[in-house]
Amino acid sequence: MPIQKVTREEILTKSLEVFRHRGYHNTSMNDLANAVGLLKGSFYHYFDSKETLMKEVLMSVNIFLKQEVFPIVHDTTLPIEARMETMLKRFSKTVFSKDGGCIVGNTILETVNQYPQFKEVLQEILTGWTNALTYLYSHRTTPEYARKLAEQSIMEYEGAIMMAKLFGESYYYKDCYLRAIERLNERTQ
Amino acid sequence: MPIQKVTREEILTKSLEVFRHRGYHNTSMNDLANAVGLLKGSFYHYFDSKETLMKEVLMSVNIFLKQEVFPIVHDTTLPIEARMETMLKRFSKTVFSKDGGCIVGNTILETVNQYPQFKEVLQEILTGWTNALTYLYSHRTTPEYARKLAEQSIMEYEGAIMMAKLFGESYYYKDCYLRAIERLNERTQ
Amino acid sequence: MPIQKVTREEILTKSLEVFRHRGYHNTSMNDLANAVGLLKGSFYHYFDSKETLMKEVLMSVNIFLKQEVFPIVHDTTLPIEARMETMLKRFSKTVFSKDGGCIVGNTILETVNQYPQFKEVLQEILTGWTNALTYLYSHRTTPEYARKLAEQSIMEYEGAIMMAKLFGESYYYKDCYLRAIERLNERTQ
Amino acid sequence: MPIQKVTREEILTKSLEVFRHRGYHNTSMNDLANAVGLLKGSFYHYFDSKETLMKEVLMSVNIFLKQEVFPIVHDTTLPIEARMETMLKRFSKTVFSKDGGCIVGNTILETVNQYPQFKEVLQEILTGWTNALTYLYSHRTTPEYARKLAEQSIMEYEGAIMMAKLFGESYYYKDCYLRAIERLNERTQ
DNA sequence: TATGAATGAGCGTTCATTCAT
DNA sequence: GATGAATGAACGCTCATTCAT
Repeated sequence: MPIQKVTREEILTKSLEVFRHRGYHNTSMNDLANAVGLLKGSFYHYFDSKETLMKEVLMSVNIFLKQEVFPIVHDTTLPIEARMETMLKRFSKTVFSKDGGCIVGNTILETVNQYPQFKEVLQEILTGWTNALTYLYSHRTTPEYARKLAEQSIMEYEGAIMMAKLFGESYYYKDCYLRAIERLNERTQ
Repeated sequence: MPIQKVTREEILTKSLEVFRHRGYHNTSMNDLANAVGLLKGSFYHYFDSKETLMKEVLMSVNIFLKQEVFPIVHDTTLPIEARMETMLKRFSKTVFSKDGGCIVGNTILETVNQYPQFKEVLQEILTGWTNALTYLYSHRTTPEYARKLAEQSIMEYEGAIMMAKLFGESYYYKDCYLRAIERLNERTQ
Repeated sequence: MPIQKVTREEILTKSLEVFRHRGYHNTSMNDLANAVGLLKGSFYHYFDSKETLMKEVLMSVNIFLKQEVFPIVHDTTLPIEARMETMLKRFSKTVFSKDGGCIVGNTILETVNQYPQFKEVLQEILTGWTNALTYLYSHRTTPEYARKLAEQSIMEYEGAIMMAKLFGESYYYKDCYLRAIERLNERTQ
Repeated sequence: MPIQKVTREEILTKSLEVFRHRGYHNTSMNDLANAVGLLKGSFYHYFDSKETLMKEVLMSVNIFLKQEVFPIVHDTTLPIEARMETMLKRFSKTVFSKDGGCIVGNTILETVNQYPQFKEVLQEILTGWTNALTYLYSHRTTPEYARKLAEQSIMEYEGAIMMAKLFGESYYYKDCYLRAIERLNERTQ
């Protein structure tokens, strides 16, 4: 009976970290294989190509967010602010890494122009995030304005990651986080 | 004098476009050379290495911004709003491309962790931008709050580029642009 | 287990020949790969770099000499002259090639100034050779004079290789060989 | 009127030094051009190729030796020993460099197998040297034995250069030098 | 399933050489 | 004669991928 050293899940989790840290093009299959303790060749028993792997990494992120993160906004046992806080924290844990990388943002910038096959998942992730935030902001304003606020929060977050990475400071996130919560009180102008 | 097919300036300009479109790692010296009509070997008469080239591309962006874009904020013949508008437009023209790429943002995400030699220029660019915006926002609020507004505008912009790239829509920018101008009227809370 | 076209040993042996014939700088990885029936890319499964390969080639020569050649001088079942003869013959077989090349001499002249990483092995080889000869010469003279005789024999040999290569004649070696043996009878002056 | 920055002689002299230090294959046309203060392209006004240049370097060495060094052996105003001393010193100055390189020895080992066009000059040089030494040694022994002594002295010298280079010691030369002189007193055995 | 040898295309870079000016 | 831009082949090396075992 063949030994199985790792599971697909483990590979996806480890690969997510490596891609987040090094980016798509600057990560080699060797880097990924080493990270999970396999040899390059063995990797191809789990995924047929680097592209497929990246796609599945993104898909697993999407599934996780859809199952464990975005539904929080509908948890009526919590006040709106608490739902926002919990969701943002879990989201960050999933897609951001300590060194300032965001798997979603990195991959968009690096690949969307030339690798259309990632675009769909990335769009789904950002749409899911936008919808979740829009739902929360809708409690005190119109759906249209709530959507603008959601987009604004997301864009700020992605920009904050960049600044954090460049200057090695984490206060950019914190400001975003606070503003995202404050915006719950905004109304249409 | 020998026949000269291109100038250093042209190479820098074309390379900026290619890097912006394809990213740093996914751009080969061949891509760059073809873009200017040279063979890749000939490229090395102008630049020692891909790294050097990228660094010079970023430096030329920085110089251009410092000379032609950021000084607008001190142009007292224009009202504050007009200065903001002009500056943002020129800035966009320099660092953004139609397909949604921002040479600064892309390069930060792709390289800052592993290529420290680009970090300094990138920091200078973002610091220059932050200072320019802070100066404008300071007219109607405290310097500290003005700085926060500046950072917020920048972060939103970078996030907007990402969204624009992903969804192929340009309204994200426009929203940012309008909010950046509106913020001129904000006061400390 | 995967198909294996060659072993590390075979690569080392073939590479020794190619380096000896063509020299270090004038041998390309392609030359080496072809010599063992691989593509140059495949070579890198066995050796990290051309430098590493050359170093290992030299190290394997050193090991072979230490294990199979130099110990002959202590073989008390043979008379001194016979030990000298056997050692010189085996030594020649290892480091010289028919076309007049000596891997040790070639590599010293070509690389010692600019590639210090080969120096140590090369020094070890020549020190080993000097010590072996010194031991034999010591039987009938003082250690100091024996050392001089050893150095003289070695220097002549290296010069003989050069002459042999240049004039396509092998009698230069033979003279050296005979003189090296005659010197066993020399005494301090 | 065109300016001439250097003469052919100067190029030959400087190139000799560079080739001696770096070897043939490891010296680029750029290295040579820099050494004489020209740009690569300008070099080709003096020599059509690297090969031609090397050949001319070797030829100029040969001419110099034939005109200024080897004739010393026939200078009857000096005792034999003095002729030997003077000749060896001038010879060393011409073909050896401080860092242990010998243009003749290096070039033989590096090129004779694959660049037959250098072989002839190199053979001429070594034949000239052999003849000069043979002439001196003939004074007290037979021509045949004198020739052997000459060859022995030359081979030792070339080996000494190698040892000197490898161990960074100059006493190897000195020993050779002394033995070459002592041999003037040797007789047929 | 895991291995690791092998592939072949491509990378960034160097180089000897050419030639219009 | 000198320049330096341009060439094109080759270099050492990396990579995603394949596949016999």
